[in-house]
Amino acid sequence: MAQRTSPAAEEPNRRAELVRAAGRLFREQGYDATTIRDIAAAVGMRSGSPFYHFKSKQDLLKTVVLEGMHAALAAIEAVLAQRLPPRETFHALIRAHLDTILVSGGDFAPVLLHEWRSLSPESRAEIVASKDRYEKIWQKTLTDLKRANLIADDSSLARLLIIGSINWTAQWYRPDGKLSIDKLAKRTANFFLLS
Amino acid sequence: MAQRTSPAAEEPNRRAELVRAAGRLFREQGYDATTIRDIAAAVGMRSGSPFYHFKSKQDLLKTVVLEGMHAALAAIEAVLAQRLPPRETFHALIRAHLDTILVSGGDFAPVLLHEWRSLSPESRAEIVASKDRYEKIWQKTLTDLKRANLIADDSSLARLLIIGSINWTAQWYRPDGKLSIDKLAKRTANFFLLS
DNA sequence: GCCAGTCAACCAAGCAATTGCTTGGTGAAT
DNA sequence: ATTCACCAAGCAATTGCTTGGTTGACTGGC
Repeated sequence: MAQRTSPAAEEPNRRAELVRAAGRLFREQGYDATTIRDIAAAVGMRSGSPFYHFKSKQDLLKTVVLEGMHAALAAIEAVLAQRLPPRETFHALIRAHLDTILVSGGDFAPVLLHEWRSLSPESRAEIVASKDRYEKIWQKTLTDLKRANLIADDSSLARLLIIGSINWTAQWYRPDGKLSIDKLAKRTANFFLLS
Repeated sequence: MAQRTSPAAEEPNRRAELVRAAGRLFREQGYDATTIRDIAAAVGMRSGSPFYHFKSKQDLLKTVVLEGMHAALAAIEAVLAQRLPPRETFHALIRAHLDTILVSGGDFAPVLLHEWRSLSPESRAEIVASKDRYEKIWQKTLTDLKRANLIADDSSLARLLIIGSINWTAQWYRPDGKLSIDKLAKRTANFFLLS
């Protein structure tokens, strides 16, 4: 947990560079296919140096995924804080989720997606907590939508199908294509809403 | 009885056992995390023997994915051949897709999903052909549904969102849970259809 | 019925490369 | 002089894959 007592929480240092480089490489090549040497070289270090900042490769993966998950959670909680009407909340949630998944720098989501099994059980437990909160926010929004007759089904299956379709965009969306994330969010929201 | 004309296409031999075992292990542990020794042991061989049947580990992965992809394509083409009305075709397509993805023995889909990047470019090209045909079938069904006013949107985005949500079931569906694949297919179809 | 020959299918053993990670040191800043 | 952040070198284990043999089933010729 909180292991750093003196230097607060986040330093703008090489440690952060390692996390960013690792995130990118994990996404591009996968966890197993990425070597410590790759990550070290990406920030101009030698092969053994990352172990000064992280006690193992697993630890690096865990940091990448956890920091990303926290950022994602913060994003949709910021949406909730705006207290928009259901329809707009739905759209904003989709927009936030797409941003988290698709925008450059957000490498964590694909990594979390693909390398879930590479995580230790303890790391997974930490993530599940955030995931539960994430899902609760969505579920509540769906319930509000149903109450406003803007959606036909607010079951947890509906939530899984909706979030699933959005998560899947990571598989086919190309940032250099014609479809902007803005438009994608709008069209996706309309697709799921009635009328 | 044994009327194998040539040893060309499909023998019930050890080779098939290797493909099945590899598929299962690739899904459970990932491609990189699965060793040739794992696969060999799973069928009672020694570490070097699989290389009699496959020239490399990559070749094994390619076989797993390609055979699975062809089976999946065959499944939905069988649905098309039934010439059901749009609504029933839609339901049957979802059912077939879920079967391909979720049913035991169908390990290829999660593997294809996760280990796409581990494939050589040539292997990918072979798969893309099947994928294109797969998508065309879906797209045509969506167009028919729209014509019958059973769906609001038949754009390719709609197709991506629908297929995406179904593909994502592989991430959360548990065969030992309360929800049968039959029910899941039915409820999913109803979720996307109007009224 | 017998036996050399063939071939498919495997094993036993190991090689070369790669891997995560460790250890002892080093220059700069404090 | 101590600490921080890193390097240089390498170790032990694992990996995909190769090579040369071995076994059993099946031939064909006599």
